[in-house]
Amino acid sequence: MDVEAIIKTERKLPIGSRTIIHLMLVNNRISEVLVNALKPYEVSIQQFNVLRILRGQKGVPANLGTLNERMVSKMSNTTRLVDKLILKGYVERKICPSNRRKVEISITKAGFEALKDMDKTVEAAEQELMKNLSSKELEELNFLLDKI
Amino acid sequence: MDVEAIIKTERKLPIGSRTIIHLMLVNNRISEVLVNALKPYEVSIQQFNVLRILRGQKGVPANLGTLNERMVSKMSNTTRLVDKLILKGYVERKICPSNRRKVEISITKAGFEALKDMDKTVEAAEQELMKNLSSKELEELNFLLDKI
DNA sequence: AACTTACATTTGTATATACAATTGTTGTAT
DNA sequence: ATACAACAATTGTATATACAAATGTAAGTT
Repeated sequence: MDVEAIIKTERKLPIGSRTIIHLMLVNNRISEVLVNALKPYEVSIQQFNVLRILRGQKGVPANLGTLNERMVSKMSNTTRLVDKLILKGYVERKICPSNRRKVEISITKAGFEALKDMDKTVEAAEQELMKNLSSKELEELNFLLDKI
Repeated sequence: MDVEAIIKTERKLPIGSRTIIHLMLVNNRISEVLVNALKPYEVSIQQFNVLRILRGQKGVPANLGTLNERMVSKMSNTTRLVDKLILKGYVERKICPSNRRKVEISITKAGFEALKDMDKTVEAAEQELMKNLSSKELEELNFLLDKI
């Protein structure tokens, strides 16, 4: 990825700024690929993320606080994100009997089945994205990202 | 940045998926820091980007196509983004005399002055973000990002 | 018990963005 | 000159997101 060519600038960028722009460009590419992979299922990356969190709960329902805590990109409106998943029949929500302030959100059978399909597509997309990096390079990349 | 701790998962992630999540988390942090740095000026990262592109034109006005081409994150509605900058008095737009389909967008004196202030704040934010990376590590990071 | 504070979620509102359709202009072919 | 395609930007509409205010519930204090 030739950063300067992509943003069409002639001047040489300072290495720090260049890195930040580079990270943004990479992120754009990742989003694009993942959004595309999920398009057939009509869920966003965030919705997919929530479905996976719910599956990870292994039957134990989650409340909104838990979802927010575990989401890769926290957002200010998980209620409405869950609304969308309910409309699709992928999750259900009921009021927590022991504390009526809370809700209990859980993945449905349909959500579970759909998620299995999504997983395959997403995994393929991820491998495509990372195909040029050896596992040693991946380790190194994670090591460097830890410093930001 | 301990990815597993942040997204609160016990299971060990495959290195490819972990890297993608790591990149997303880093990007969230970068956005947060930059949005915050720009908050006093009431411009978004994208708007800031457009102002810098216009300054880079050194007086030559840009049309929407040029802006789109050079923006780090391309978007589908640069017209309205420019509208916002016009409202703030930072840019002006007129119809291109030689081709009335095009517009000529240029940065105003006020935009130029505001941008000078923003630059300082943003540069400080960038340095803060990258402070734990040596220039050798920055080079290495850019090298690895090129493979995605 | 009445009052206050904290909590968990939802709702309202403003703004942002994606995508498609539309408008107005230019270039080209007949 | 007329018709048609291509171009550049704008507008309409639906959806997404951020942030603040509001709702309803629980816990703590006097």
